[in-house]
Amino acid sequence: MPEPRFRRRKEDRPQEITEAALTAFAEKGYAATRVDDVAKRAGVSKGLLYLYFKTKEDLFKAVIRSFVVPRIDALTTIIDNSEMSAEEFLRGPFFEFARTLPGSHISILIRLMIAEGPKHPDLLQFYWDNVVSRGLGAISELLERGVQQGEFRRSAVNELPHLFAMPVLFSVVFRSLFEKQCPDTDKLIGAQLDLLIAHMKGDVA
Amino acid sequence: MPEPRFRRRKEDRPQEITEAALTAFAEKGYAATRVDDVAKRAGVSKGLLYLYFKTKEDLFKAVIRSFVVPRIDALTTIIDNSEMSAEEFLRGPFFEFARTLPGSHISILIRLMIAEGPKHPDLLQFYWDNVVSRGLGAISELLERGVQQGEFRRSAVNELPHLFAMPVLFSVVFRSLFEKQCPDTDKLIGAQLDLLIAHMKGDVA
Amino acid sequence: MPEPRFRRRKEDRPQEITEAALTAFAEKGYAATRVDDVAKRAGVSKGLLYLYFKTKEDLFKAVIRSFVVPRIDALTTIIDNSEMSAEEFLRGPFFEFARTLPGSHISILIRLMIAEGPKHPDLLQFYWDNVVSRGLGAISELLERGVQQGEFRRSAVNELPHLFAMPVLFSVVFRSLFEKQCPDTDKLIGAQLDLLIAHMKGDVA
Amino acid sequence: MPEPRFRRRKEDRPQEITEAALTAFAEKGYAATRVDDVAKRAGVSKGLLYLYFKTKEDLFKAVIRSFVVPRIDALTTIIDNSEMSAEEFLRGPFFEFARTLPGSHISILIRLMIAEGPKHPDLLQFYWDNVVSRGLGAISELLERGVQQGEFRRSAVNELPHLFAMPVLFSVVFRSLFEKQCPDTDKLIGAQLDLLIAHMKGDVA
DNA sequence: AATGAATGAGTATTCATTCAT
DNA sequence: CATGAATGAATACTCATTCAT
Repeated sequence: MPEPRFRRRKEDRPQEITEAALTAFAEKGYAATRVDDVAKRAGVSKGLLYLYFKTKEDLFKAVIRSFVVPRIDALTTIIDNSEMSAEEFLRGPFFEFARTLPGSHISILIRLMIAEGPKHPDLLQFYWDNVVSRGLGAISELLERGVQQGEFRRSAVNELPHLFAMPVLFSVVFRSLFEKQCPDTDKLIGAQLDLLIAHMKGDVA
Repeated sequence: MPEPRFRRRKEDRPQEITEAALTAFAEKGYAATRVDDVAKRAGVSKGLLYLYFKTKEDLFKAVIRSFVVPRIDALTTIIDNSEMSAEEFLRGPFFEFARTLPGSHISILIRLMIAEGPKHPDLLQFYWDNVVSRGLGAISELLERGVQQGEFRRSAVNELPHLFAMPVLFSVVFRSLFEKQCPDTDKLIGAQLDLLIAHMKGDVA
Repeated sequence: MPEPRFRRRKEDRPQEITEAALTAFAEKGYAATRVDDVAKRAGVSKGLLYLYFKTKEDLFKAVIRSFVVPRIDALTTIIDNSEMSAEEFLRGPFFEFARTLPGSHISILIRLMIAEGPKHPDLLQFYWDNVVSRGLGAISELLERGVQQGEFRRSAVNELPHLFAMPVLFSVVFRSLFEKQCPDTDKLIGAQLDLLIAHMKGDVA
Repeated sequence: MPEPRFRRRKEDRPQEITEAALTAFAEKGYAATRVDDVAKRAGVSKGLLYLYFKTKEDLFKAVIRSFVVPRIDALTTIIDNSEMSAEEFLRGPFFEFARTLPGSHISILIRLMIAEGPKHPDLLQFYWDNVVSRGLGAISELLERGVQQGEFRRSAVNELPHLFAMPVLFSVVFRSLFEKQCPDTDKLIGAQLDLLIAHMKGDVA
């Protein structure tokens, strides 16, 4: 009996398609990715793809939405729910997050955001609201908690959570461009964390 | 028939074209820039443009080559020739360089490199050899000099000149994406420098 | 499980669909009308529509068939059954028919026939046989009756019932294209009738 | 020596293309005509066609503009410049014009206008201003001249030049739809002219 | 009978690149 | 050298039609 030409799987389709798109975008970049190709990878006709995503741009946005946001969610959830000290969190889950990000699929999405962002202002806004702003906010909150609990002293760093995000972005970009010549990004991220934590604790760094 | 008042010099043509291209790429990005448009901006016919640059990709590479490298040259030249202490250099010319970069045209080129780089491995190699590697090397050298002269202590940071480059890349990317919500990048760069210098000097940060 | 309050009758379906199609075609024209849209207007699934009409073209033909023919029927029935004199008929029911046609839905169908006709020769044949030929025949017959009864004289006009149809077609087309600049079509149709009747009666027009 | 792949004929291209388009539109109608096909007929690449006409719609408009307007010009020029009496003009040049139109290419354009007009309001306006309004105006003027010179009496017909245009439009439409069953359109047009002229002259028609 | 998810052929339009002049 | 007319491959998107459910 031959494979049925049709499978009715309304529920699964969107995710099947965004997954295929993620891979395709990751390999070729946005502009060079053919809608045809995404459909083929998803094992779906082009027409069906357009049933779920009005345009290629739409598809791109959906990819960003569905793969990046959950990562941030995971991080903020831990901050909110755990009993860890700030340092424990930074050296534990945060370091783990920062360390693994540059090698993951998400890393490629971040490069895509940098590349394509300026052409999609609404996506940029979405990304700011749901990813960047929340991520920075979570760090700020964490530092504040550290200060409240006498773990950290207050300093200019409290206003600059970006200092914690910096090595992550740097590693993402660096590894995606100069894979070969890239330093051990773990070391880089670790070094920055050491610097910052020593500073916050008032130690000689 | 009157002699044309200005006759364009053959020798200037390539630069006129790369300048036009820089502006165009900066405005629209690589893919969305039309060769036609670059030619028009340069006041040159499309055919002539193709006489100097075999392909659009070629033109892109030429743009990167001619505008980014000189900036790095300027910086390394100062390091090599000046009598400043390491800290003076970092707080002086380096800070100035880092502070102005994110708002300049070069900033856009860096974003373009991030976006288009992976499609042009040879360009990436060129960029590594002539910009990144030399930039990081210059910082390493500077730190080493600081150590030699008793200004700095030796630490893990000596092996990670990236820590000095990080805030620059971060600011470039951040400002080009989130102009509105962007923090004062001067402050960010300054804070990182403070952290690093305090650490190198062994101060309580 | 409650019985649905209204259960659509199978027998009514085709007409409900052609009615929806008429409206849709009238609004958008044949090519721009989506089968999807017709189905939605008819409150029916696309699949069911295709159960009744094999193709979109089929649907179009059905629309023409079901809405135009009855109009002609109505007219010929009056001719055949009434006791009116020819002039009474022309100035009465015929004028009424001619006057109201250009503003009705049928008018749009006629425009569609003009537009799409050449692509559907069989439809054209059907239209000729059932509408045009019968309409012209009815007029011829009427004129003949007028001659037989001494009401009209015989002239070249007897062979050209088209002269009576002309202002109707003209008004239909004119109003559908130049609604704004259109003359009072009643006056136009009336004037042509006056001309023709005066001629047939041998009056000075 | 092989045919050169390029011919530089900037001046001739637009007309070569509109001519090809006229034929194609005439054969297939607007929607069914492929831009590809027009280009092929014109012996030109698709790209070049788009150099001269921004869109398919643009091309269509150009076709209407370039082939219909001159015909009207020819007619009005005769009215304005000739010394003929009104009747001479009507039975001479006007009849000739009306007689030949339904078999000409223009006839097909008129059908296209009827079919596509409502989708292109600006084209419709152009057509009204440059063709219909001027054509009707010319007839009105002619009738008025006839009245002034004692050739015609004044009547309701003076206000309805449409009565003269009617048989032309009717013949155009009729012949393009029912070529086979079409009456001798010359006879039809002649009969209407006879009716109208007799009426204007006050004769028993 | 009824649904609507799934198909895929079909087409307008763009743009880097070439080459006759 | 210089031009810009000419090329044609490449691609997002549509929609009539089908068919598993």
